[in-house]
Amino acid sequence: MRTGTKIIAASRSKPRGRPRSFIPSEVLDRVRAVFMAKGFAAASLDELAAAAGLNRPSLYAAFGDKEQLYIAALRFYGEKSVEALDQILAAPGTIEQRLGKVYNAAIDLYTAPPHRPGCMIVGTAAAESPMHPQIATVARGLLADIEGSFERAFADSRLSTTPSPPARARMAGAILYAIAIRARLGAKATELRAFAASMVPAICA
Amino acid sequence: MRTGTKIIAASRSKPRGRPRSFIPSEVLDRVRAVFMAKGFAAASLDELAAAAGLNRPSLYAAFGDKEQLYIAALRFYGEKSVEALDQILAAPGTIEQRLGKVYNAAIDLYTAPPHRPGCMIVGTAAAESPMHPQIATVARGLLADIEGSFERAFADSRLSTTPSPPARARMAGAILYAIAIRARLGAKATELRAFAASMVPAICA
DNA sequence: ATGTTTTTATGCGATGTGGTACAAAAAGGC
DNA sequence: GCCTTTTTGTACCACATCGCATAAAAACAT
Repeated sequence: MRTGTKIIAASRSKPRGRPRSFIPSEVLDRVRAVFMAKGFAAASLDELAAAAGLNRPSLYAAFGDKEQLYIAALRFYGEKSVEALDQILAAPGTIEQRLGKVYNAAIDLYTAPPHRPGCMIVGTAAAESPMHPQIATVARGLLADIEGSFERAFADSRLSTTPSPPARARMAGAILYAIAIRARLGAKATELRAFAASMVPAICA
Repeated sequence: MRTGTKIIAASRSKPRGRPRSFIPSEVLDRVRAVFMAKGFAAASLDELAAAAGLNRPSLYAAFGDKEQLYIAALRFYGEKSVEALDQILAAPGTIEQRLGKVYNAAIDLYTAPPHRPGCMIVGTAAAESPMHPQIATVARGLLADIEGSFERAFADSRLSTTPSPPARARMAGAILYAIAIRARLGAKATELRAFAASMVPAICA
């Protein structure tokens, strides 16, 4: 590959050709909404392009085929989610309060109208994992990040070390995933809030 | 409807026409395997018919369209699972022992080669729920049955009533769903067993 | 044996899909 | 002002998919 010396091009101020008519992060966000509503296989490139506000060849040129596009959207979604999680867990307050805030924020996100999307990882990436190992790998990484975030919060708390911080983290994650599943199955926000509220003391006991 | 007096036909000894060349429950089981491996949308009627050992029109005549076929397979799977759950929970032993057996049985099922299917409800039905309300309804019902089974077991145990049996049941369910998700994402059985073993005492504390 | 009823099997057709070729357009470099 | 570079938009193609129409087959009733 002699011609392909691209020098990453991300830091270039003027990209030389016709400028893009879209913001990649915005496209990923709109595409994510379609993927979350319909799933990976049922989302057609036509719908995805229409939702993104551009046409198929542009989508293809920017992100590659459907699987790569899905992975880009999943990564974008997951990284934003982990950031938000870290931020809430780093805020002041007891671990119980912060955990409650995490769940309430997740419930708000998962039950936002007009759809009941739940979480992209648990709700759609898991379904595609057996047929798309790359998706599985990204999803596993994101769950690990989520549980790592929980684990740090528990390690920094004054809770007893039995259960251990990793065990508590896996438990907190499991409750989060359960909320996501119930939300996707149509559970109401109030029901989910009651569920979360009843789980927080058990996790922190 | 005057002509349609069919009298359920299930109890008729000789069904009058050409006999079926398949056993419905067996077809549902093979079809379930395809749905669990590929998901609802990605599973084609050709693949489903081939796996079932019959051709598309027969499938169609026996079960209706793809969504109804999926729902029939999901019901069949779910009812068998709930039965197995009830049976393990009704066996002798401490609640901790029985809960551990439930999780180990689930892990065996979820990680059975050659695929890593996880659970049909959590792994595929949840994904289809926003686009297929009937699937969501069936899935919700099955989760309610699962948690009802757990709740009875906790109510009959000698555990303290804080957390309440329903709260413990929801927690036990959440751990089960988390196992299913991790299995679908490719977690190894040993890892899942360690996870389950660390959660049982917390649920029964 | 003939007719009736139900299932099986072949095959068709309309539609939707993912992915791409190709020319026009919009920017910078000289 | 002209050339190069990159993106856009239209149009297209090969292929898979779902669902059904139709005829053959396999059982029972008489």
